Amino acid sequence: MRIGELAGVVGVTTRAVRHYHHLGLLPEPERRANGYREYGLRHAVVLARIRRLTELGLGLAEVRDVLADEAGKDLVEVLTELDEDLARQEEALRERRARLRVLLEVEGGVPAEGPVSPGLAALFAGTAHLSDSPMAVKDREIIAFLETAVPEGERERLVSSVGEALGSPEAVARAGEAYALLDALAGAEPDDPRVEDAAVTLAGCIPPTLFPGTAGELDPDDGFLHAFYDDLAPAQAEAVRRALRILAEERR
Amino acid sequence: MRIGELAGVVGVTTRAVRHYHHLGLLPEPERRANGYREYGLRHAVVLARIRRLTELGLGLAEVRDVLADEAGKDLVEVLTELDEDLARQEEALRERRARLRVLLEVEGGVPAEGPVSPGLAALFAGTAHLSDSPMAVKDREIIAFLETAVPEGERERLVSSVGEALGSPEAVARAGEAYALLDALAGAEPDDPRVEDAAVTLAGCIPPTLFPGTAGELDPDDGFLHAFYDDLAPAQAEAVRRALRILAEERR
DNA sequence: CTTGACCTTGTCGCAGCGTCAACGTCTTCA
DNA sequence: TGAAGACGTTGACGCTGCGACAAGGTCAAG
Repeated sequence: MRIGELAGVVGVTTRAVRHYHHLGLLPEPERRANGYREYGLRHAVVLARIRRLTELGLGLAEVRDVLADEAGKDLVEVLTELDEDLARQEEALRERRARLRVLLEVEGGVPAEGPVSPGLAALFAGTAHLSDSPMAVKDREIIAFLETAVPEGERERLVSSVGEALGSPEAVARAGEAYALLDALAGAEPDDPRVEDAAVTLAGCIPPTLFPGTAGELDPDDGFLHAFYDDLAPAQAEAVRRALRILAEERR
Repeated sequence: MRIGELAGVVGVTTRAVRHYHHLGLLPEPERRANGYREYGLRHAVVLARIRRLTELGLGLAEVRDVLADEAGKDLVEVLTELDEDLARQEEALRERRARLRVLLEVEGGVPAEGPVSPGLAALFAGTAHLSDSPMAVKDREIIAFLETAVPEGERERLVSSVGEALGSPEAVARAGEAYALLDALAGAEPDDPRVEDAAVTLAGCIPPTLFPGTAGELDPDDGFLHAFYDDLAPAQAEAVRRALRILAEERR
């Protein structure tokens, strides 16, 4: 048999056969005078075993180990391990599929912020009519970001806090007001008189559960906080700072 | 923010961030005087979106497409496609796990021929006591090979045919006799008088269903058949040839 | 002044082959 | 007899999503 015949009869490609030679899985056969490989039954038998093993999901390195150990005993070990591995993969797949399905089933489709948890997606759907406000859009982006950024265990709390701020029509109305006031500060100076009003309104929108510690004590060296303020216009940043200070006062 | 902070807050590695820059997923930020990248909130937001998308199982190329299309509409398409893809993967995983479990549960463990179908494994377990016979071992190898080699639809028929040959204690006894006769021919000449006996006994072991066509008309140019005969001692090969001829005669 | 924790660019490595490239060999058909 | 077409040969790059080096530069603290 030449390589194409061998490959054909076992159902793999010639490239794969040569690859197995290269890795030492399949012994190199004799060569004909013209350099062609001349295969025998032995090779077909081994190649078929390789194929069966790889179809089960073994890596080629594991296949080599199995083929090397004449004993069939080691194979059981490898397969048991493999089964555990596959179980993990299956679990991971199932989780992803579950998240996907939830995403696709949420009414309103997938929000523009990209895929977020179903809880957030529902809340965002409630503020869809505010998409004319740059601040509202930015806020949704930041919330979506926070959900990714906070440690796993905090997510539930975060979502429920956001639910307090955006969960009811009244809350959304209040938030819309705050967004509008902040939008209006886009080109203003930090000492603009409207800053105070915006800060108070904003403070009224932020649920106390959002910051479990004292909001006034947020680490002033935190690079992310800097980036956050830098991203806002100066007067807007000032309003946010003052709002947080108001919250810290209230908490005492 | 510097790169380490950004990566830390979003929960990826700095290496990944640079990789995303390289692929154009994440815009390169301004540089400080010392060459360090200086990130803002925008980058954190985008990076978090990238992470959410990759966690769902999207490839980076798809992530790029999604980020490029501002519309959230395309995302739904991509996700739907992805879901179908994941469904296929899950199916494949389930199948493999099922095969694995069957293999591990078959009594006698996994046969030395490597993983075969449960049907064959059971049959092989019945001939385990013949492992002293080189011919019996070889036969099992070849049968295992054939199961891999024949097209999908033929497997069932193959296994049931083998079941006729090795499925009952009486059948196994007859097969053992044929193996012994063939083993005895290992060093003999093709005109050895024992060849005839071996051929007749062997012919009695091969169920007529094994070759659905006429066995005598097997393609004589078939490279695999050559390899098969070449693998046997000359007298053994002669016995097999005669056995097949006997079967072809009977069939008329 | 040194240490240690950051940052920079660049390259190789991983799994399992697919896919050229550039060439030799063998058969077959006009 | 010559050319086409279907085989074979070795070798090298490509793909995915980064991890893990190398070989440095930068900066704050002890």
